[in-house]
Amino acid sequence: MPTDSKKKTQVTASPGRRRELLDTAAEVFAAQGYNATTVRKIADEAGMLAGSLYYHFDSKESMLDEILSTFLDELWQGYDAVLAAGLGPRETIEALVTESFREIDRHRAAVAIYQKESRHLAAQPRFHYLTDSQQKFEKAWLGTLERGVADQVFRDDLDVRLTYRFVRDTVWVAASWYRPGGQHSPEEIARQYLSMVLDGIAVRG
Amino acid sequence: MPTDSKKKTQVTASPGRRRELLDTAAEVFAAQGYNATTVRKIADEAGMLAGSLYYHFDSKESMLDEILSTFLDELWQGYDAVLAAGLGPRETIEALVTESFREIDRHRAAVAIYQKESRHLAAQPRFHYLTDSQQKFEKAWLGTLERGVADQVFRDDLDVRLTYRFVRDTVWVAASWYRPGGQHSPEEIARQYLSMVLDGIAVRG
Amino acid sequence: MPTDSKKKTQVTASPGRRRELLDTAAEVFAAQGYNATTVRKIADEAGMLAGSLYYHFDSKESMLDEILSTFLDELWQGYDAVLAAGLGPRETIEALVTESFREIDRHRAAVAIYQKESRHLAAQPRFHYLTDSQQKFEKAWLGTLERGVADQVFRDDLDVRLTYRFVRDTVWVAASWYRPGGQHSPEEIARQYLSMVLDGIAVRG
Amino acid sequence: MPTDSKKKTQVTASPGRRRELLDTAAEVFAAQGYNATTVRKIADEAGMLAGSLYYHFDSKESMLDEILSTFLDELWQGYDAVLAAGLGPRETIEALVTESFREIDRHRAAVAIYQKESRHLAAQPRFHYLTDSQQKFEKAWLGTLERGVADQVFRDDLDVRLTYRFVRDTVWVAASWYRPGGQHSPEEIARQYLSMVLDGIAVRG
DNA sequence: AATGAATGAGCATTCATTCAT
DNA sequence: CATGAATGAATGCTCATTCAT
Repeated sequence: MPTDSKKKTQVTASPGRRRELLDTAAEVFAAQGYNATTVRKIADEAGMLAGSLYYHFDSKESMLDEILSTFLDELWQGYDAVLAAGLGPRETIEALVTESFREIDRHRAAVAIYQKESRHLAAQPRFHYLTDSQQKFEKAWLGTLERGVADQVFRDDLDVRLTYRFVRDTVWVAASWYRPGGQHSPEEIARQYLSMVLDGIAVRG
Repeated sequence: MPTDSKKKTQVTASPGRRRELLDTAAEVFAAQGYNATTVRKIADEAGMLAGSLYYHFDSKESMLDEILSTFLDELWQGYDAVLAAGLGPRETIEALVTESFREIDRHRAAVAIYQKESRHLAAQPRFHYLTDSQQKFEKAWLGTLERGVADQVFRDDLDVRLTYRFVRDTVWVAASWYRPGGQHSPEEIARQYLSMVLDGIAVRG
Repeated sequence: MPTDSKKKTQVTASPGRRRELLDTAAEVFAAQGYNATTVRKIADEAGMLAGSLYYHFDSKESMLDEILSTFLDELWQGYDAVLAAGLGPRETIEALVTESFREIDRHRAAVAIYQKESRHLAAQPRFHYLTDSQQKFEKAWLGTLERGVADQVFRDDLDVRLTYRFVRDTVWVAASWYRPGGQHSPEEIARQYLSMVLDGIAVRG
Repeated sequence: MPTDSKKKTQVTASPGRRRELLDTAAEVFAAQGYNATTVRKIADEAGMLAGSLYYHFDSKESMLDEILSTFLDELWQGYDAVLAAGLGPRETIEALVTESFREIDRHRAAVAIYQKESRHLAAQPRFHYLTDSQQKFEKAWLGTLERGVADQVFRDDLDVRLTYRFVRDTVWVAASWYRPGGQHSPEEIARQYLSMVLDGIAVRG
């Protein structure tokens, strides 16, 4: 997961300020992309000079690291609870989707960053935990879908990997347009998404 | 759409080489992101020196411009044909989805770039055509869905904008994992996607 | 006149260092020409790295801008004082010439740059103030000469525009060979120049 | 003077075309400055591609070299004739000034380039002939002025070096505003200049 | 905690020049 | 004679990072 900070200064800094700065950074990273974001821009937004950020963080990369790993930690707390609950395949999918939209609600910026950057970040050793998470993720979803097909809860005439990608993308891409505090609550959005994914948009004959 | 290059050299230069270089550039842009891609990297990939690219193109940005606008031109050729065919709402959606997967097949890199970069590019005047295209796109899809709801072909208990985003994202995100020449043809993938979107993944009671 | 820098850093940065760097830059610009001067050369001369200059200035061009506009500001302070003094035409010319040589003494580099670069710089919107200054300048000198002709203080058998160019060039070209601290003071040079311009170099019959 | 071309191709090329190209180059050099002039700009103006110029010339520098040396050759032909004529100091000055304005009329671009660039070019070995010419020039003018002072034709209360610079600058700077085919012929301009320089612009008491 | 000033590596771009055709 | 395509060195500039204060 995140490489533990080595500098003493990092340990001394107030955790509140730290969170604030990370939230600011996440917002800018999400809006402009990680590479296109300058450390100066983050500092501007935080009302300080670029160099001052280095009192709080080792590097720009370590900010990104902390943003992503914090998000993934929380995500997996939620997912693990769902997976441990012993629900049926359909109920598990419903719970995972709902949980996902809640995460999007709470960590919109982090999710957006994850979507945009995780693929190329995963190449760096520091971010291998993204790959690990990805695999755990695939196992959870794909496994549930397969269990559903076996239980005759989900259709067996579809390529299950395709279905997996379909559902996965369907959920996470929402982070790119979702705005917290909008007219739909995460739960409401989850319900509609689930309805579409499970029953389709066509009127039943 | 694309601002036509003014320099004669750009127009005169062999169109074959030009295409080749743009394909190379698109591949790298798609893999690493536009900002993270150095002009040197593109040149390396093309077997020339960085400066030599400027014999063919004005700037890194104009390569991006040409990649995106070429793609959108082709996309709209296909879309316009579908929309002009006078099909019913369901058949129109089917045709649009199929056409989209064909475009992903032919312009995978361009589509991936479009997904990742269009939002922040659209802010620049040079890329306003992205916004225009976006709006035309929304009108085509949203209009068809609304027609379908009116015709009782599509469910009326769903938020139609949500449905629009759902279908739109579902299709285009595929560019991020699709590899041409894989085991599924674009038409086969389109069929499965349509089946999921229209009828859902749940077994019918 | 000069477009005020927008970045706070530029305003905050110690004015002393700023002046120092501008003087260095002016010296190099004057010696090698603006275009032929690399930002690295200026930095070398200032004992820093090229990139470090950008902490203090937006661009090479903005250094030039500040050098020229500072010079013109001071020049016009002097000129305006002379023009407001209500002197006769001959005395006005004498005062303007003297003031000019004082400016050359104080801003030799800036004057030399102005001479060499103003013509093509004036084409750029940023440097339109050069044209404005030029016009004010012409009005001041040409007006004084015409007044002198009307008052029968200056000869009326000469093309007054030619006379204007003659006097103007005569004065300012001196910046190309003048070295502050040489054997003649600015006032002494002014006196000799005036004597030549007013009475000619030929012995009177 | 000019370093003789070493390439055979240069010898083969038609002298007419060569002259044409040099005139074009001179015009652009004069307008934009040597350094700011790209070889492409010259080629554009001449209706060819940048690379094609290298069939005619070794380098951009050798074009400049040929422009300047051709001009100086012609100038010295005229000057040497004047100096050999055995005229009195005043008549010599008159003849030199007239000859100079004729050169400005014929080689305006070359003169303008000379004015702007000679100082820093003279540092390069290839352009040492500029320094040589400068010294010959100074000897001719300064010598004539000194002779005139001795003969009591020119005033003896002026610093003669200052006078020299005054007269020299006065004449050559005219190249910066002179346009051939204007309302004054070179001879007319020479007459007015001489009148000012010799008798001053003030009305005699 | 934060600033001011600087570093140094890297980047997009320009441009004189070369050369096979 | 001229073109098309490329080279390679240099240029203005950006930016993450450092560090004394």
